[in-house]
Amino acid sequence: MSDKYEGLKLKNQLCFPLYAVSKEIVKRYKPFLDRIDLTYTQYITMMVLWEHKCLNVKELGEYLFLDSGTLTPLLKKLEQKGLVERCRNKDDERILQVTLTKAGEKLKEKAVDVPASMMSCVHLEEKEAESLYRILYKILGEFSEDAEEG
Amino acid sequence: MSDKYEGLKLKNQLCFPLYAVSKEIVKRYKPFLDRIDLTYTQYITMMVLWEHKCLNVKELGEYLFLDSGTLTPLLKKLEQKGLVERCRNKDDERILQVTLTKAGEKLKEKAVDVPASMMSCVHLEEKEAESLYRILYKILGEFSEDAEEG
DNA sequence: TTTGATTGCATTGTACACAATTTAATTTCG
DNA sequence: CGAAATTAAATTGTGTACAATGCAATCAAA
Repeated sequence: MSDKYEGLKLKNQLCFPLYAVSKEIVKRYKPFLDRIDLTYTQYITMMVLWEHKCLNVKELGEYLFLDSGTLTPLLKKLEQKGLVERCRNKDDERILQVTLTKAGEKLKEKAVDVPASMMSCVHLEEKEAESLYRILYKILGEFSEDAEEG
Repeated sequence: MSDKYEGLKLKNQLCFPLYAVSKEIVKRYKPFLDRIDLTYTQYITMMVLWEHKCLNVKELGEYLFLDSGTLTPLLKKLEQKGLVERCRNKDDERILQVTLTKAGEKLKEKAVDVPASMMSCVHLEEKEAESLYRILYKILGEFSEDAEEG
């Protein structure tokens, strides 16, 4: 029955639904994030900063799985908006410290409803959400290990 | 214990691991796809064409969850590579039909090992893979319904 | 201590993604 | 029929993503 091309069908891929769902969910964030004038990538960057207050570019990249090619222009934009400050570490001039401004800290108040608003866009049972979460972090964990070895 | 900002922590998001895993897996496709000179998006586009032979831009977009803004330049690039032909439908000039060339059809032979190669990059148990697949398609299904309702 | 390697970030170039708008073709309806 | 609405692609503008490269600061080791 199954020809040798069966594996090349879109519906037999695991990556494709991941890719599609990820994009579609990010798209559904837009109306909520428009209200606080952030893109999705800017939003998750702010989220890490809200939790950790001060991080350098490398640390941000490790949390977000993004490199300096993405983060450098993004952080400059957040600086333009007055949400973060970028300043070199005195002890090691290579390191760029990113800290929240007062406006950046304050934006947290306006963002607090976003997660709950988003939950209403994806209808999963508690068990499914937990299962999805666990499996995704299992994969991410392996990828992080690869990065440490590599 | 849990303050009102608990929901804003990265680790409490379901979207973030989706976004990160999706990107990381696509990244891991690169060495395999380089061999056949395709990007990931070009690869999934070819995959749909290998299965359906001839599709218009709208149909491709529905399969791939992509719009003409992404597909138009991508299809022009595949045409440049000699993998597809783009020609207007005679009965309705608005519609652009995309068909495989012989070279495009032949590339399927070289791509046949890609899915198996990729499987070795993500270590999931059969049950986990099935569960992940089912949940993702459940979400995608809802999103498709939303699109139909408009 | 000096030079060779490494590190942290920035830059460049290519390729998506998608919202918003435009254009041209077709359909619908008064 | 003929104007208005709809549809399918293409275009434009903004914002990621990331590989590859560049560069300055720091580290390491002989």
